[in-house]
Amino acid sequence: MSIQNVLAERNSVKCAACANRHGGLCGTLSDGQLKKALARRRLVPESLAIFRAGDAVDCYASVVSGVVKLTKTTAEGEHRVIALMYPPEFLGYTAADGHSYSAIAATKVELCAYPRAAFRRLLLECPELCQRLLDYTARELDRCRDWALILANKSSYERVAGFFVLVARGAQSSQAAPCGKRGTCLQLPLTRSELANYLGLTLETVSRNITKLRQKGLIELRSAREIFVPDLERLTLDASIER
Amino acid sequence: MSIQNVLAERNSVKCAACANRHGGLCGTLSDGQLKKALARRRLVPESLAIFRAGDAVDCYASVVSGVVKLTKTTAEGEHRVIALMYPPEFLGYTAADGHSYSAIAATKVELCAYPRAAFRRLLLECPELCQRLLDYTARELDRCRDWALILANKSSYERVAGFFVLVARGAQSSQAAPCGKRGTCLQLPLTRSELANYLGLTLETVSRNITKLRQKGLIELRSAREIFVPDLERLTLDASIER
DNA sequence: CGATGCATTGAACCAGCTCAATCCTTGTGG
DNA sequence: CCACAAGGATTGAGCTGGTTCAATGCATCG
Repeated sequence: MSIQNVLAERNSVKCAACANRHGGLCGTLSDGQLKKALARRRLVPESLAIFRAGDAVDCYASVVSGVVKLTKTTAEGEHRVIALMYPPEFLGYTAADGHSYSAIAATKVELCAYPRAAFRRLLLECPELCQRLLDYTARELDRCRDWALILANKSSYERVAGFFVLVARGAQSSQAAPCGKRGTCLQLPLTRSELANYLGLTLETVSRNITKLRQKGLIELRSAREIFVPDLERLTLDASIER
Repeated sequence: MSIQNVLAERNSVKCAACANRHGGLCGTLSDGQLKKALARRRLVPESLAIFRAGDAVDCYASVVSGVVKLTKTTAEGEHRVIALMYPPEFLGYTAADGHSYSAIAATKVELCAYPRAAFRRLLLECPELCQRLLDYTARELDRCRDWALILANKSSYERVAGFFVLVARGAQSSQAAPCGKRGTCLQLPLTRSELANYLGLTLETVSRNITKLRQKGLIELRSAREIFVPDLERLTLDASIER
């Protein structure tokens, strides 16, 4: 299970050319250490599972390109999106033996996967790596708390606007071309219904708020999944203050 | 600012007798390493700030006893509770130079504080410590995601019930005496209004749901802030929480 | 072309919010 | 010791934002 059923490229990793080598987690590693990590580049097609809740943790992975969604299945059997992971996030780290959530490729995804045992050994050998991963996780925790705040207090309109702002920021840092000098073009990695469930809303409410944003001129729809933001500043303002 | 204005006990720490020495973060450290951490025991009276958002990060701390609430101030100037920290949680770790939230003693709190520089140095020297802190943070992240799920999808009734379950679990792991063999006694570390804002509800809704839980016989009020749970299992079921 | 899946729009309903009155509990001063 | 103030907690009544249910629109694909 997990990543096995996926087109795995077993060619030696071209770390030097990797976008993550500088900004990402492995930036701290020497070439020798990098070799010990036994990293393998993998391509995962859209909507395929990278791992599933309950799976044994057999490897961790960096997101090199694309977007990964993390999901949980509730007691009632519904799938809930709990987070989106953009490059150069690190995926699946946990001390436990089993994953507590599933990771699904929301788009075509490029990963850099490390076998669990080797990676944990390396973690102990290379304190800089460990501290960097710790800092990553701490920042992720921070973002998760911000998200919880939004879910607890913001109106549906603010949540939708806020989501677009987050995606725009994620897009800016990962995408090379921001689609135009004045304005950003977003590729939505989720359907309306997934989006709704991530935002803790219904599909209909999301749709209504999208049209509201469009009527206000804050966004334009190129297609259902492609959104142009003329003025991110103005959108950000609407996301937190309105009403 | 920060912990300065607090009754600081500068006596050498009695680590051997410390409850956290075994379960907590410092469990991995040898006596020699422990000395290098420059740990200082501190007592913080209820409702005093341990640090505030924006403060320079000058030290980290383990919670030895009591409960700490983490709060953020929104754009509109409202205080929002974002998390509760029970022993043996670790407080304030971040790679950044400034705290992004405030930490307030929700009860009388006993801390074990480590100066920032010394601790970060120790983190690099002692990989086991670093990995343990990483595992702590990863688990905290996990809990935060669960919380976000609850905020996104659960009804007010389930949130209140769910909160009591979480407190009960926190109490069970930290308190020595669970108040009776059949049932748990909770000390609520928050007022109704703080509780409401943590749960993303209003004070009134919280109150109504508490009476509803009482009428159903799932909880009993010893006083407004002291709650007896006769059957945690049944309460957990009503909260529709897994495990 | 119809079929299938996603998205938008409309109308009625309800959980949780707002506003407001009342009820503790605790502490303070006469 | 009682009175009374003050802050927290409970309860009630109406309002509203978001959900639910249902119909329609709009692509893509065999």
